[in-house]
Amino acid sequence: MDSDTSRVSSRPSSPEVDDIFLSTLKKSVHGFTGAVSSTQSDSPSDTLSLHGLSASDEESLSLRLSKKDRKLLSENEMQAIRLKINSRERKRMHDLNIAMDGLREVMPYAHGPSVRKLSKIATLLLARNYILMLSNSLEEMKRLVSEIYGTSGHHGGFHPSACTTMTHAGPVPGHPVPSHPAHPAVHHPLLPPAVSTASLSAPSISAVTSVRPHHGLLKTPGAGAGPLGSSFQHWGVGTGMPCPCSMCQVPPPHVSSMTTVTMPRLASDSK
DNA sequence: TAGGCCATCTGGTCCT
DNA sequence: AGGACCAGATGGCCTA
Repeated sequence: MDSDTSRVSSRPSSPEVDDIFLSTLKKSVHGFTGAVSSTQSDSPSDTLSLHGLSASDEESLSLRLSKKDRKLLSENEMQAIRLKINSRERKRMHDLNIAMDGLREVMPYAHGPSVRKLSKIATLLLARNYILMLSNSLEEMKRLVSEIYGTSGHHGGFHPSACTTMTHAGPVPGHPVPSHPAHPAVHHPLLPPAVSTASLSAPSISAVTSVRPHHGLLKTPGAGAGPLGSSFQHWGVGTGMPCPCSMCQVPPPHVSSMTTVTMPRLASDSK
């Protein structure tokens, strides 16, 4: 999908659970401390490594219930539980990454042979602005339709091609668009919409500007016309497509209110 | 080499 | 009690 494929493939996000288990077991048994977090060294696996036992030996030994081995059994149980929890957590994070990939797939800017994979934070921020942009476009389209056909009740003749300049046609009622007559060809597409900027938390803004500050959120060959490279151009330039950039978008009231609300737990929402 | 990004482990908290 | 979710810690990989 992108130039980052090698990086991704070289470090699979979700190795087989069995492999993880076996590797962990090997590490425990042989005392291997390669790419393991330091906290793992506190796990019971080190206890096993101290005994210098193989996995099978450990299992068979733990079945013989001497007083000393009873403690060992509990440690094994603890380790088994820990591995189970770790596996669940890996799966959860894997599912999260799958969802993130799905989000990247439907995002603009994220496609192309030389486009670097969007980071997670970039994906979320870009998705947010993209949603705001689409909401604005929808509102604007509704407004234009009502202006053109609203009074006559004639809706049959409407077609999107008549609205190719719609995005820049004018402000959403009640939401004046900041004027930018020069309309620079390159600017930051991930900055929050101007109106909602004030309502954004500082970390959100700093996150946007701090992500890959040198090469931008996307990396394209020859990029460098601006802080984010020449790949960041108004989406609509020469295509008639709406521009998702911050300078062109103003969130509708019901959307901008989202910017001040932290994402609640889904479980809580569903109740 | 520093900084960014990521995967993983881990312990805590909340929910069912 | 078990699972889901979260955040901190840690170490590896990659790029400028």
